[in-house]
Amino acid sequence: MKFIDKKTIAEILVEHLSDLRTEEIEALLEIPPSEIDFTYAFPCFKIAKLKKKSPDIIAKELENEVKHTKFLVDVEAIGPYLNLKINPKYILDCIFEYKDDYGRIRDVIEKRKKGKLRIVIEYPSPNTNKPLHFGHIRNILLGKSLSNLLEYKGHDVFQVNLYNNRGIHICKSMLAYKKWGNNKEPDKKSDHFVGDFYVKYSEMAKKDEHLEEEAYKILRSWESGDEETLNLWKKMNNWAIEGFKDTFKKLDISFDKEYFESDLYLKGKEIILEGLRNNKFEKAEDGAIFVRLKERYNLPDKFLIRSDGTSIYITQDIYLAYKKKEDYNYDRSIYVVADEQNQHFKWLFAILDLLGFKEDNYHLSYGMISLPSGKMKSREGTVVDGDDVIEEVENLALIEVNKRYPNISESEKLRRAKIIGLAAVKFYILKYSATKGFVFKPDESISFEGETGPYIQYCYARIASIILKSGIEISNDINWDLLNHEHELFLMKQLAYFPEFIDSAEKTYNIHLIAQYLLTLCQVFNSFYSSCQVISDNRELEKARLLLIKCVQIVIKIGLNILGIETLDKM
RNA sequence: GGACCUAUAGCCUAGCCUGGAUAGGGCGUCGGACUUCUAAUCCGAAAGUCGCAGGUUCGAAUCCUGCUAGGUCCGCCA
Repeated sequence: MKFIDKKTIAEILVEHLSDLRTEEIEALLEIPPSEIDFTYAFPCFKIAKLKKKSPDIIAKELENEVKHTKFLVDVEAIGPYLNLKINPKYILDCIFEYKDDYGRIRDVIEKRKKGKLRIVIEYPSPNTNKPLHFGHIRNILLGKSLSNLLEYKGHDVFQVNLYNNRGIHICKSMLAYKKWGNNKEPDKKSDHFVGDFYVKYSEMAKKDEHLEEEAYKILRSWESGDEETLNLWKKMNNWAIEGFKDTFKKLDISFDKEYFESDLYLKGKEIILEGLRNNKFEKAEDGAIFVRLKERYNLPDKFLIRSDGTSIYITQDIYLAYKKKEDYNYDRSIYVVADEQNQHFKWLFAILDLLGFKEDNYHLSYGMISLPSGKMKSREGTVVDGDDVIEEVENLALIEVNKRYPNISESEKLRRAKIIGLAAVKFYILKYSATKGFVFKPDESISFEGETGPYIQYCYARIASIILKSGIEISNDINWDLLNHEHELFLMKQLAYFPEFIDSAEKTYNIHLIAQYLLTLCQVFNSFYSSCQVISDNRELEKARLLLIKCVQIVIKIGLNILGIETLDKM
């Protein structure tokens, strides 16, 4: 099976371009603007400089030199560009033969083992005093889809979660429960129940400044191991975590390992003291230990151990890095955390580097979600609740399903609404590049039209519907000359690019590239759909078009799988 | 005061790493397409000083410098 991509093209061109290496040519190759009916374009500016010749002339020379083959069916110079067209037969053949492996076809064909990594990815690491908000949803979707992508590309991925289950914020919820909870058991989703007490604390603390002192009293009694305090702490933490598990299940995430701050927060001190002995760190006059990072890392100094000898938050993260290495012997460790902690991770990685822990750490940072009224504040209850968003969007989807299919069973309506609603939320978040923060407008944010998850699902369902109705067995033994409509050619061209988008997303951790690719593919498909009838009296044409749309469906499915979005045959 | 991120039509956004063909999409607006495989769709139109000013280059949304605006961080909090 012949597979043709940029690399293949570069290998052909390098024969005629002695000044450049294959990899350089591959990097230069671009996808031409859509109106140009070629698969790839080689811009001749660089080579023109080297040869001190006009790029137009070089393109023309190449046009004459590069031979047409059954793979490379057309080569044409247009101005300074050499445009190349690959035979669409080989694109569809590859997809049809390799099916779900098409997105990683080069790896499969070359039986690639090299470059496979053991990767630990940590997310969403919530605090256990309040329910997950919309920011956590973004975190979870990024973490999950990146895990899917890396797994798809053959890496060993270990998903881990860290519960931030101790500290003053936890004690505040505990205090409120003690004072106003009447030993009540949860009468709602249990993480929300816990969160209510956090909000209650904040309300009451505004009026009563002694509350804070009381909360610290609980913290001290927790630290001294007071049994009553520990019991309450365990009870409330379990409620929070039980609630999270529900949400995790809805979003289809699970973890290879869960770490708890309460097990870690005292650890790491040894590492710091060792660093102090090795003169990596310094001791302040009052006994606190800190590190100077200005000169070597251009970062502010950072304290690591308090003057009373207790650990600071970052100390446990230092410990956890070693711990993960021990647990998983990873090649790379990824932290999915919002961009407000950018500096924290610069500190962490710098300190680890200083300690000689030369591992490949990566902070996958993403922009925070705010509301039209400003930043979300869980203390004040001005948050968009994760569970609420999911529920709301499922309800909206149910209304749409009802409108279109009033006669199907209620359970089927609910099933579809769930899948469509989740697709809407997931795609809405994943189509944007992660670095940008965004404003969540509750009333108008989630839609089912335009650049949305349901739009992609709709394409998939349309294809399923045609295939079902046709009933002809799909094969790649077709008359290839029949696929010559403008929209057909454009569609096949889009399909050719998919593995390269997967590679690019994997290399840069830019999940949104996959969503953006799917949008383009589906837009092209819908154009095709509206001008090319598949089911036809011309059985040869029908067979050819069936293969084409089957290939589109395969690619949509791979892409949506990575994004964690389910498909529907009917919607 | 210092560090980082962001700025692209009324609104949202891709492209920026690695400079290259007329800056792609979507929402909204206006006009059109369902007796034909699902109209959650498609076709067309109007709408852009790519924040501003310099610089590098044959060529800048993309690279460099300065500035402006917004966000985040700079704690012996987590």
